[in-house]
Amino acid sequence: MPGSNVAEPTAELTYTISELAAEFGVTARAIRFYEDKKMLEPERNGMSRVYGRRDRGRLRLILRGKRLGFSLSDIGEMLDLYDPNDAKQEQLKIILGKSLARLRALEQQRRDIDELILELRDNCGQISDLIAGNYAPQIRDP
Amino acid sequence: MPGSNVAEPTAELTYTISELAAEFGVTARAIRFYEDKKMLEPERNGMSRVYGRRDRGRLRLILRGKRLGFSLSDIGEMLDLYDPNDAKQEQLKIILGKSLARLRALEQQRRDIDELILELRDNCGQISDLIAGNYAPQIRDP
DNA sequence: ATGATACTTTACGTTAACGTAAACGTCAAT
DNA sequence: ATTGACGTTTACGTTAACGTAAAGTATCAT
Repeated sequence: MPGSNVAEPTAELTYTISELAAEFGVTARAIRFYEDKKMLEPERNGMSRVYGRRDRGRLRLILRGKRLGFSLSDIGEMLDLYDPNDAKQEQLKIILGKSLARLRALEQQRRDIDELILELRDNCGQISDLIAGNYAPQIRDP
Repeated sequence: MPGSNVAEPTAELTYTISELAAEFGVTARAIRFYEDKKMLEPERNGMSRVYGRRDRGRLRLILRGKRLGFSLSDIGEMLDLYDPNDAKQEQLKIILGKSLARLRALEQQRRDIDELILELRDNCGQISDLIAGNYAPQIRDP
């Protein structure tokens, strides 16, 4: 029975490298590369890598960061921000500072996106009008 | 008097390459590189490049795209989407299609950002608590 | 006319983020 | 025991997006 053994906490669901690769649509090479960059640190079953919940979560964050255009070293920092495991008071303040800086960057990025979306939507409207047969208005103010 | 000369439209304010470079905080090299990639096409005064309002606007879009993590070729496409100058009916539909695809991508990216911001904010809160002296709750559900 | 300054082209160098090939280990099934 | 299927390491290749150095041109001030 699961849970009957008190000495066994939660039986940790694990993943192989190709499972993760398939799930997230990346190559195993990439995942190993992230490990090389100290962004993941899977267990080993003999020779093979064994990924747990934590590594899976980290991989998700890595890929999300990539979609947002961050560099791996940037993402590496952000990952560290996520688990202030054993940090001393002084460390914590530094981490908090970096986190806040990241927040600023992300909020700026949000504004960029919103602007782009608005402009693109507007543009789509104009194109639709053109297709619909309207003679183009050609309004262009700075 | 400005506007008294009918033959002269608006006297076009122009910029040199280093003006633009300074204004946007990039190098002249980068700007020339974008031209190489057909993303800008400044006039020439003899040998020197002369940028007008349009190129300046395009440069803004390029850099905004970069901040959002798009590749230059992606951005190149997006730029084309912005001026369906002399497109035929069939072209317009293609452009509209690509524009809508871009919109989807951007909206996805917006969701990514919002998630990240939320998580980071939450994290900042926890760190602040730690600094404030609270004994860490250690709540972690998948 | 001579620097100083700002612009140009050409071309090779660099970094990040993997791709790809080679060469090998391991285990299950045939 | 050999053939896949999957895993591993090592190492070299590739692409994007410029950096940087070299060498020349144009303009302006002294």
